[in-house]
Amino acid sequence: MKAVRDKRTSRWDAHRRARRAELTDAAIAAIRAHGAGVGMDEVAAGACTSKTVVYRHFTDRTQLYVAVCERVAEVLVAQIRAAMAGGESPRAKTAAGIAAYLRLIENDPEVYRFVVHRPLVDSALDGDPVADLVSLIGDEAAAVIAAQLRRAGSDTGAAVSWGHGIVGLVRAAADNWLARPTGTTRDELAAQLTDLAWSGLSGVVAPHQASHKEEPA
Amino acid sequence: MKAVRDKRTSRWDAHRRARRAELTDAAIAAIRAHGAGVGMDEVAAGACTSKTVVYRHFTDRTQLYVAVCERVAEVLVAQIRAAMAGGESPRAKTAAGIAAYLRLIENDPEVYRFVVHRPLVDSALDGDPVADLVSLIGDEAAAVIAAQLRRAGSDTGAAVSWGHGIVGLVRAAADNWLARPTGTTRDELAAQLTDLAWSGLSGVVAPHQASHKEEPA
DNA sequence: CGAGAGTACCGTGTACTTTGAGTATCGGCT
DNA sequence: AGCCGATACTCAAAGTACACGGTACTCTCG
Repeated sequence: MKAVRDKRTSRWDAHRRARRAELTDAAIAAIRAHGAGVGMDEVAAGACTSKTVVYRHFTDRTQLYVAVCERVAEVLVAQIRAAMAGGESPRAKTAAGIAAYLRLIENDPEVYRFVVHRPLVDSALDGDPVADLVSLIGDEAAAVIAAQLRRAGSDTGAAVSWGHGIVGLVRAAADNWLARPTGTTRDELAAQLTDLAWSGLSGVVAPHQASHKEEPA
Repeated sequence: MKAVRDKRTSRWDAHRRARRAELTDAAIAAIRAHGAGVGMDEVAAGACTSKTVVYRHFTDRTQLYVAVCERVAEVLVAQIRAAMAGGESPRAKTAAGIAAYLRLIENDPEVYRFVVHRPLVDSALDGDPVADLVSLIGDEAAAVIAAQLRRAGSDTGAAVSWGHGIVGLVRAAADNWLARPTGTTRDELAAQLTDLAWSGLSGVVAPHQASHKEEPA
């Protein structure tokens, strides 16, 4: 039903893409300025325009949210990749990735809060159920893990669970760290999380063979 | 400034507690009925009363949210405890706990969505920055881990990070599993997560000594 | 002491204010 | 023709004001 694609229409395509990107960046700036709870009006104002324009390029607040997530994921993934490239061992790479994640959320906490706050779409199926930041990063991690598994000749069935799991691990600990500072430094936290991510809980209980326990939660 | 505590006042204390609990349960029922995006009016209607009443007992939607989280955490923790009590080895206990978590969110997905959706309070410090479900469970896990560490004579410094990390691990994988079903069964997912939580990533890469890699994410 | 007047709350509903998302409509540019 | 943009709206949902009515406690005066 949109088969025509008149040149009068297609001529704007480039502009549209540019404007969309521009608005996305403006949104991020607005989030930095007004906190994660920005209103559409503030976003528009930040882009020196008015809400109408925003709604011409994004149908929803949700769609804008997705765009912001994609943008942030882009830079975050890039930074994590770069950090991991420096690591010697796989473990060091993991540690570097975790540290990079923590660094970003520490530097840009409001954007992080925004991006982590999934809009709660009314569960009616929408084709793709909203891509939030964590899902995107999780997919990324899953891909890396799947590659590793393939290289090792193992089954890749668990890759997505593991990818999302690892990302969730870091995220949850980081959220708690941000929300309730305990004096732990970023580097300490990164080290703790690397230990856990790399060795799992077995390292916690195993050392002394774990005599049986009765009333643990 | 509230030193008096006239009996005319204190007489209502019990009632208040009861009513609050009642409203919390009504809220949960309303969530089941109308989805995670319930309005206050609907909650009130579900309790066969009107919004005013709800606001007499909860200052905010946020406060109601917290109450619901606490209630849910209560039953979730109980179930996880029960499940873990059945496990033989520590690893089996972990597996049982994970399975219990998955079971609950599968049975009550709307409540789960509600409870996982932190309200985004304006970052102004409020004393305790909103206790969401995941934080509560994370604290619980942290306590268990700390106990284990103490038993093993190790340093407990990492306990909170690890507790929240493990919970986040399960949560993230579960969220993804709920949002984008891949055909994985609950038991399979539980097994995968247990592997990861127990052994960490080392199990993924280590087997073949992981020859160096260059372009992983 | 004890009965009535007064007080300190709670319960409930209706109708309001406010805030923020999303829309309608008009004028203007290329 | 077809899109861009702004002003000025609608609409929904959170939260508030107010008014009425009730019950247990307390105070005071006989």
